[in-house]
Amino acid sequence: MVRAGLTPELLTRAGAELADEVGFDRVTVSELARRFDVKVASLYSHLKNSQELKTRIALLALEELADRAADALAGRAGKDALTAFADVYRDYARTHPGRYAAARFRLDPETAAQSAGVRHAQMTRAILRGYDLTEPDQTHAVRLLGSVFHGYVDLELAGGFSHSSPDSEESWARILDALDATLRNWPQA
Amino acid sequence: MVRAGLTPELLTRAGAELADEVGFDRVTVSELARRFDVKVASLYSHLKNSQELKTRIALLALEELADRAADALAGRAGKDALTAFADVYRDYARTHPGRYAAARFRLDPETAAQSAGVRHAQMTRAILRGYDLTEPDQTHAVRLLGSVFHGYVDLELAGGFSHSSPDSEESWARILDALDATLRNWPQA
DNA sequence: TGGGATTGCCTAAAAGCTTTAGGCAAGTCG
DNA sequence: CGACTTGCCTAAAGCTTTTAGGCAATCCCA
Repeated sequence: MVRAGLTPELLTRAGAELADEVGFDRVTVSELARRFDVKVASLYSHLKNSQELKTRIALLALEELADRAADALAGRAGKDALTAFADVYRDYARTHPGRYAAARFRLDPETAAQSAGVRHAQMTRAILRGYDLTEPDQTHAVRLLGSVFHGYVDLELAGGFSHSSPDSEESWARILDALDATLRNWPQA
Repeated sequence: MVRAGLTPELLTRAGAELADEVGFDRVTVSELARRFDVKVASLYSHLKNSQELKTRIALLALEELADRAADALAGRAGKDALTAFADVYRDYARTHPGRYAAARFRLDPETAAQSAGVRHAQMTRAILRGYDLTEPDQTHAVRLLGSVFHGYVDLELAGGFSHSSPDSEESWARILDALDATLRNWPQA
């Protein structure tokens, strides 16, 4: 019998593709085995359990997203950086819905601390350098940006804004305008 | 044998409680049967399938949330209304995490159109009456508010802001301040 | 190059969830 | 009181996860 040459990395990548095709919550060890034309139990030599598979996909997605965000941020500042960064999230979620859902998978604290999630937070803070905010307002602003990006993308992905005018594209642009204005004129406590 | 007196409503309520205890994604027809000390198959006389159970719990949560929001909004306007409304979401999510997750369950379009989700949108628009926004900016603002509330609550529930200062309470207050300011000074296109 | 050790995928099996089919008895109503 | 309806039951199939143990392919070293 020919060996399939499975590795955790290969399985993770295939799992990510599967997630984009059928949704992250339908990613299953069984389905993955089917795709590699291999018996289910075989995968358990490479993965501790299905939780590990999901965690690995989540980490992959966080890395990819952080890489793209870092690219987008290079050489930009102020509103330009804000927009570029936000667009990376939105585009990634639209082109890779399963991976995006994976990136929102609840990781245990230690894993999260090792993940690219940390880079995301650092980049968000970097964007705020273009605005005149000091602690603790900077942290509040980081949380606001995280909430808006995540919230908007999630609602859009859930179909919340489809088939209604004005279209989502326009709202997104105007919301970024509003955020930029908010950051420039952050209210005193 | 004594009949358990099951009804879809009773099962839905029990399912909602179960969701708050163990998480919405762990709500299962089997577990529910166990709680009523009844065989699993029996529940299928009252529920079409497990999807219907989840949908019903989602609708229940949306109703409860809309009722509370309506209460909170009564007699308030402007920032007062904004804060009260936002706090309802956040408090509901914290006291009923399973139900809140259920409220975010993806409903098919027809079901969604019948749901209390419509009231949520109407109430968000009502809040904006206290601000000077005309279409299409009003719609953009509705989407911004929805994104922030949902996004913040979700991140907070995921533990994103715990064990870090400043505490979440303070960020929430300052973010609502910022949103209020943003709505009062909505940037021109 | 041959043989031992390792590794990779296999079969088998248990346990849990979902869903359907068909049956009997409890409650209801004329 | 008997017939009808309804509610919960047993049975069973199909899917997923996970563990245990086995054989064969590959690797590596003498």
